[in-house]
Amino acid sequence: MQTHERRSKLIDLIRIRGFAGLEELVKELGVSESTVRRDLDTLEEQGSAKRTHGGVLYSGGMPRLGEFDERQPSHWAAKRAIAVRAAAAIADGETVLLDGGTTTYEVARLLVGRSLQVVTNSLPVANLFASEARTDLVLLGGYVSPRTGVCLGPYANELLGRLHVTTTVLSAAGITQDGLFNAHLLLAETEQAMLRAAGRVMVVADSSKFGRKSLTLVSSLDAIDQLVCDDGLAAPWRETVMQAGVELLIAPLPVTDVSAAGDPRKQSAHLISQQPNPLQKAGLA
Amino acid sequence: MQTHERRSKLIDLIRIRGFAGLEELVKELGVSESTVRRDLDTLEEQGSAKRTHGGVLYSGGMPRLGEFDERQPSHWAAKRAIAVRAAAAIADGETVLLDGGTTTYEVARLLVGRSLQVVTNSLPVANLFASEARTDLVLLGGYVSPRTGVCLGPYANELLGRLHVTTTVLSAAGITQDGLFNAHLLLAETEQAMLRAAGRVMVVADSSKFGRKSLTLVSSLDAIDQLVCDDGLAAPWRETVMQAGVELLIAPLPVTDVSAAGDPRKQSAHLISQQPNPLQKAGLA
DNA sequence: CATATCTTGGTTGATTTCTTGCATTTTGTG
DNA sequence: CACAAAATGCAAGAAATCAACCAAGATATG
Repeated sequence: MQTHERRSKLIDLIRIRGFAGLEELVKELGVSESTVRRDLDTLEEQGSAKRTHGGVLYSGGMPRLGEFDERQPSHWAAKRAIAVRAAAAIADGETVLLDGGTTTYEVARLLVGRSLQVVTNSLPVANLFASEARTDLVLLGGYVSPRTGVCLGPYANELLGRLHVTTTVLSAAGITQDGLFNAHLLLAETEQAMLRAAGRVMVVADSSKFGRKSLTLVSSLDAIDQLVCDDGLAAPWRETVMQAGVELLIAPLPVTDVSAAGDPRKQSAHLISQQPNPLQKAGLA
Repeated sequence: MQTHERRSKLIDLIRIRGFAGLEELVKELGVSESTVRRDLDTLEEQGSAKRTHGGVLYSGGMPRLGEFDERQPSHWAAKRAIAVRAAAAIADGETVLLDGGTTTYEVARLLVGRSLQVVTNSLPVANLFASEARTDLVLLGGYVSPRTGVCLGPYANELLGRLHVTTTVLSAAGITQDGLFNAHLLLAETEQAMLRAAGRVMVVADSSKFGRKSLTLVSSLDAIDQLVCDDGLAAPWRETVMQAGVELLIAPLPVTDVSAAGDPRKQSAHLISQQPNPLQKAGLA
């Protein structure tokens, strides 16, 4: 058995299993442990595999989008709380249109395993449902933005023009009393098409988004049916959105991860109090 | 932070990353190592995750699609060799249309980082290029097939009708002198649209595919410009495809059991797995 | 308020795994 | 055939990980 053949076999084993233990590989390849280790080093240098303590991982197929890597823990907690509340407002059997963005991604994660029809322009969201047999998945096509992984452009918009969904879950870069704002010109057009395709429009946005404007106006507030936000939203804003005829859904913030990072001993449960996590069963069964 | 909430977060982290190290989880959850270990024990008992030395693996519906899981490793060797040859035949700056399938996926892996425009209907392929700034990516939309992760249906076909690419890389379930065969009816229509969109049609198929028929005929042989295959392809087939006006590109298999078989001095090689290359038999069958 | 139960966090010793160095074998080359 | 280079296997010291134990705090119950 030659070196190249062995390495070829090795990467095949790793690829098929996704993960393989060292002893396992030694046995199947019939060579010494040292040789396997050295081979794994080589493969890791090539980027084909990634070593861990006790084994190897196949490194291929998992996308690393910049937007999802470094998210603030505090915002992440809010996003997650919002996602729980939003997922609760979606019933089984619905046809849901999911926008791109980190918050909608959190919503999508909670919807995995539910009996739904999902339409999305987001590649990360699509990946969540791709292997799920219980969820029908329709992906909008078009040019894929490298940073966010969403499909944009006239093709996506055109396809949206021919679809109708019961609920659209939309994200936003900023919200003022003028309406929703977004940072991407092409995405704004796509989101407008999403609005037109929807029977119910649900916007998910944490409280830090309020009062912020961004590049383009996507829509006015009265086009929105429901707005899901964390409980950090100031009272005047609550007034504003409710006067625009928007149903406001407030998600209780469980605990701030910031305090936990700064003082890990002090995260006692009295701050949490009662947070019964209303959707535990519905979302993550 | 409640126990259940923490465990929920934990399984979410593991599910999304596929693998997570212990230290990593300790840091992100803000709890002690012992607690994480105990949680992982619990999750392992539930079957949600599988522990390894130094971390955890998610054991469930990953972005791991059924088609990519259990295939003969020997075929993968051929696929990779074919992919190398096919990728070499694609020049920088081209617009490449990539079909779904395991072989085209291998081609796609080798194209990552190249300066290209890529069009595809395959979710796994799209994931490879999604975070690549150097490659423009256009994704075809439509209904996503759960088993294979490719976009199908009239929307994909319609979008294809308006695109033109320099090269289409097509896969096949079977090849006879009648032409290319595929196992999915809807996919066949999509692939026919791909053929029409292409300036150059390149088919990637290992030698085991020859002589096999499948559900539907996709196209005749003369619609193909180039065919990339491993060197296990029998001579009669080479004649057939070349007479159809197809340029035949043969990828040499890196595996050479011939040298070992001719060497009488090999001492312990019989203990190691020495299997005759199945592909060469398949080509004759 | 007192008690019992559960959860959490830290520590210790044992186990597993990793790296490094060296001798031997195999491969490639003139 | 001889020589150089690379690959392979083995072993010992170093590093990391694991499992079990115990104390402190939180929660529930009467």
